[in-house]
Amino acid sequence: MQLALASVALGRQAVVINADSAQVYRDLRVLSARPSPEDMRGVDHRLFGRWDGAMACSAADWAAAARCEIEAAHALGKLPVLVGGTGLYIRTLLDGIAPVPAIDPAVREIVRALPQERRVVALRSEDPSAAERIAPGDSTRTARALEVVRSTGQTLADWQRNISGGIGDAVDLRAVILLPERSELYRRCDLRFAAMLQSGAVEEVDALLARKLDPELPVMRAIGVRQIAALLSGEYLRCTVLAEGQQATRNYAKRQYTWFRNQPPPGWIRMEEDNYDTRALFASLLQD
RNA sequence: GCCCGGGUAGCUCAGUUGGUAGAGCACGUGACUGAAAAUCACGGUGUCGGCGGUUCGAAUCCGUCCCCGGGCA
Repeated sequence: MQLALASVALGRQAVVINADSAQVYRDLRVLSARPSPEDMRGVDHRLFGRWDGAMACSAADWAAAARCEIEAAHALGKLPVLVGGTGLYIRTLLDGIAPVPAIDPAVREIVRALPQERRVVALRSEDPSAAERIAPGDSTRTARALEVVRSTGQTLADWQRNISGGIGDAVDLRAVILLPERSELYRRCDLRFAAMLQSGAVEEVDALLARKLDPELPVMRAIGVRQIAALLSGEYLRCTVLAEGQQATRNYAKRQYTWFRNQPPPGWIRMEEDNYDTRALFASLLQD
């Protein structure tokens, strides 16, 4: 956590707030690469391992919690430092999100149990404009549009006309996006997954599986969980787990890259050099 | 040395009766509004092992050489 260190060095006490959708889960200390106590160096870290894996932490859930942590930090005169790679979380915090009420669990269960082709057919009659807009293969968005219209009686587009809750206008935000050189990024992905396998990821997944949670839960879909589960059941060799886990990490890194290169506002600094000075970077970020 | 099987995209492999190639994955680019470490969309991938030959035309047929498996000596 070089970032927190740098801000402390500037003389103002910081609170590091996690903005990563996997580090949020208690069950994934190793596999989510959660910072260790040594990494934290006594600096406050919030929203790391806050959710039990049995719960799904939605973007809005996280944003609400992050809002609280930011307010608390401000109340104490501390500097909140958001760190993490989940673009949707950060967007939800800053820009807000459509105030769709909680989905009726029965509706959700039915929609998610439907095969994708059936969902598409249903959506075409229940929310034709969404069916038009969403790629027929996009199961997540098809299911979301369908559950919203069924559970609330209004279409997702109707709800999305009224986005609310963002704090972007109320805070003085300084953002920097790290875009490392691709082959170096992939090399580090490979090293990272190999290191996880060496340092407790297998035991972690073993413990997670013992909980017998719903396999659809986000915690069960973190990179490496499926592969290590296959190792534990004897279906995979260790070398297969390594290769697939590394591949999945690289694929994920590429998706993040695309998001952060294109989605955030043009004003956010994009750091493409690999050898930057963290202190200098923070110092320039925090200048008035 | 002989007998089989095989050499086609970065990888694993399809390729009908000869008409100069296509899937998955990888890779690249992009999308992304309550599961986002998720879910998708689009796109090149190429001396078809080499060299000859037959043919209007060869990944495909013939010869030869090379390489990789397996078997027999």
